Amino acid sequence: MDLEAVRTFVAVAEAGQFQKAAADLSITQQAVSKRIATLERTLGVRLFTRAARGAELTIDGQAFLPHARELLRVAERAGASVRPGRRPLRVDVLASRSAQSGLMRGFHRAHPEIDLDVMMLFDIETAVTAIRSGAIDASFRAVAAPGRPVPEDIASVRVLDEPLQLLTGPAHALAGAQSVTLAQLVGHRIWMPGIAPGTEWAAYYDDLVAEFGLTIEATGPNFGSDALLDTIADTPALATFMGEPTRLVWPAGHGLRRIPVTDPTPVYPHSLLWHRDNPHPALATLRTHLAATTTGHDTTGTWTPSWAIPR
Amino acid sequence: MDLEAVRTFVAVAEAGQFQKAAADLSITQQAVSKRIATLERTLGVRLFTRAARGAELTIDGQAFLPHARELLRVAERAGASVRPGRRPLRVDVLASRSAQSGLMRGFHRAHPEIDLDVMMLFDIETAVTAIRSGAIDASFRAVAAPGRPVPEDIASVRVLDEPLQLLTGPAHALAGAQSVTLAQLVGHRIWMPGIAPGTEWAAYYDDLVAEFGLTIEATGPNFGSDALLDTIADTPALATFMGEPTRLVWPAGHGLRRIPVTDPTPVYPHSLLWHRDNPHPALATLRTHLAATTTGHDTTGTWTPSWAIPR
DNA sequence: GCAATCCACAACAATCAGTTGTTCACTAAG
DNA sequence: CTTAGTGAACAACTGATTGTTGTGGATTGC
Repeated sequence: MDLEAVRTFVAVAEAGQFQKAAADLSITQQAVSKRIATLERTLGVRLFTRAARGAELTIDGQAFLPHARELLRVAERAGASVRPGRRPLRVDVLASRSAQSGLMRGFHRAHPEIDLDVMMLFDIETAVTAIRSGAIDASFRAVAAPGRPVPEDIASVRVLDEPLQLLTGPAHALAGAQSVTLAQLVGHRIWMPGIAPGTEWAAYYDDLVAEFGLTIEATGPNFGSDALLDTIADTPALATFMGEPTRLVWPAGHGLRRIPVTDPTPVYPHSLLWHRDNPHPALATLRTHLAATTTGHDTTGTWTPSWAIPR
Repeated sequence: MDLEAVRTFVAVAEAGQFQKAAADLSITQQAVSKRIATLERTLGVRLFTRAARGAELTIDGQAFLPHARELLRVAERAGASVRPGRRPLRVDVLASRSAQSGLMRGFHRAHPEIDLDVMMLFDIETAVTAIRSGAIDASFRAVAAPGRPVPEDIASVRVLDEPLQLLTGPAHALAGAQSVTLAQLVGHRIWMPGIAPGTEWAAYYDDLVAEFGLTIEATGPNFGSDALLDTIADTPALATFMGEPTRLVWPAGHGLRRIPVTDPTPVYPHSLLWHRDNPHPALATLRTHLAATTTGHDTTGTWTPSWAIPR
C-alpha cells in the first residue's frame, strides 16, 4: 500500500471527483485514475463508483476512509517526530513504570496540545551527550554518577524524591510487617531485574548494598514489569524495591504487599537536566509545570548516595 | 515517505544490521542500504550509525521507531478493514450520538478483541441493499419505512426502545417543567438538524408532526452535535428532541434542561437487521451480546409509528 | 440531439528500485 | 604487522513503475 495513493484516495473522497482531486494534488486526472485503480487492485475492492458527474464512495470506500485519514495523521506525526527544528519535545526517562513517567503523564494531561516523545536512554553519560548535541531536550536523572560531574552548560533542578518501598508476595517472611528497617532486610534476597550495569541506577543500588550489607540481585533478563510482579507474587524468598504508587492501574489478584522502608528510608533523587541554550518553547513550559507541581524535599530520616545530591 | 522504507527501517532496527534485515525481507543488502538512505534523506536526519559490526539506532532513530511501528500497525488495520472474507464486523448506526452508538460501545467494551467498523449509511433502503450484498454485516434501524417491507432474507430483532426527551436552554418557556405532554409542545419550535429527508428517521418525525400537530424544523445544515447544543442553550425559542442520556460526557456549563415527554412518550424503536446467511463469526457474538443486555419493552403510554413496529 | 463533463485506455518518456559486481572501513586472529 | 572476515556503500545496468499527452466512451443537461 502506497501512502501517496492513500493521500490521493482521501483527496478524491473529499473532492467528490477525480478531476478536482487531480487539480488539488497538482497532477493530471489520468494519474489520479491510475493511482486509485492501483490502490483498488492491491486492496482487492472497489473504492469508488464512477458516475458521469463524479466519483462516489462505495461502502468499502466509506469503511476505508477513516482508516486512510488515520494513516495520514500517523505518517505526519512520524515525520514530525524527527523534523529538525520543530519536532516534539524529547524527554528521556529512567523506565516506563518509574515516577518520572508519572510526572510526564501529568504534564501531558496539563498540556495536551504539546507534542511529546518520551524515550529511554542508557545512562546519564549518554543523556548528557544527547542533551549537549540537542538530540534530546531534557532528561530525568540522578544528577551525576560517581566521578562524573555534570558539565557547566547543563542545567538541572531537583524535581522529585522517590522513597523506595519493599514489594513482596503474600507468602514472604516480611509480608505482614507494617514497615521494615534497612537492617531487617539484611539476608533477604532482593531482586531488581532490568538494571543495566554501568548506569547511575546500578551505582545507586551498589552504594545501598555497600553501606547496609543488603543482597541485591540486579542480574537476569528483564521480561517487563508484569513478569516481575508475577514472580515476586509467587516467590516467597524474593522481594523487590519499588517507588511510590503511580497512577498506573495496580494489578489486582496478586496479593502483593507494599511495605514502607525506614531507618533510613532509601530515596532516589530525580532531577531534570537540560541544556542552558535549548530554545525549544515546550521546554520552558515543562520546567514551569514541574516547578508548580513539585513540593519541597524533607531529607530527615532518608538515605541518598552523596554523589547524587545536586550542587 | 514510503511504507516499504518504514518497514525496512523497523526490520533493520530489530535485526541490528542491514544484511540480516535484507535476508528477512528477501532482498539484497544493497536494496536495504538504498531504502534506508532514501528514508534518511526524506526525513532529513540520520537514523543509524553504521559500525563495522552492524547498524545502531541514533537518538533520532530511537524516537522514530515507535512512530514507525505505529504506522505499520495502522496500515495493517487499514488494509484489513476492506479485506474480503476476514474483515472487521461492519455495523451501520443512525448517528454517532444515538443510543445505538452506546450499544456498540458496550459491545466493544465487552469484546475488545473483536475488530469493529461503525458506519453511518443514508437510509434503511441503502442499509438493506448493503446487508444483502454482504457489504455490511448489520444495521441498527427502525425495521421498515412506510410502504417498504423488509425482505424475507433479512432477519431483525428489536434491541432498544429509545424514549425521546425534550432538550431546552435555560431561558426556554418550558425550561422549568418537570415533564411536558406532546399537546403542550404544539406551537413551540422544535429543531432537528441533520435529519436527511427521505430517510426513515425523517418519516418518524413526519408522522409525529402529522399526528400531534407539532412544529418540527428538520432543515438547516448540521454542524455537529456540539453546535446544536450551543444553539439550543442560547436560543429561548428553540428546543430539540434527544434520546436517553448515553454514557457520553454531558457538556457542562450550558444550562441545558432535559424534560421527559409524556402522554404519550414518543419512542424510537431500534432493531438490529442482518442477513440470515451472513457467516461472520462476530455477528453471532454481537447478537448474543445484545440479547443478553436488552430488556423487555413496555409500550404502555408510548407512541411509535405503526410502520416501525417489527413483524 | 448536441455540447459539456468526467473517467478510462493507450502510447510514450522519465524516473525509480532492485540486482550484480566491487570497493572501502573496521575488527579480530595469527 | 599482516591477513582473513564481516558489514555497509558505491557504480553500472535493467526492468518496472509512474507520470505525461492524446483520445475515446458514457452520462447528464439544455
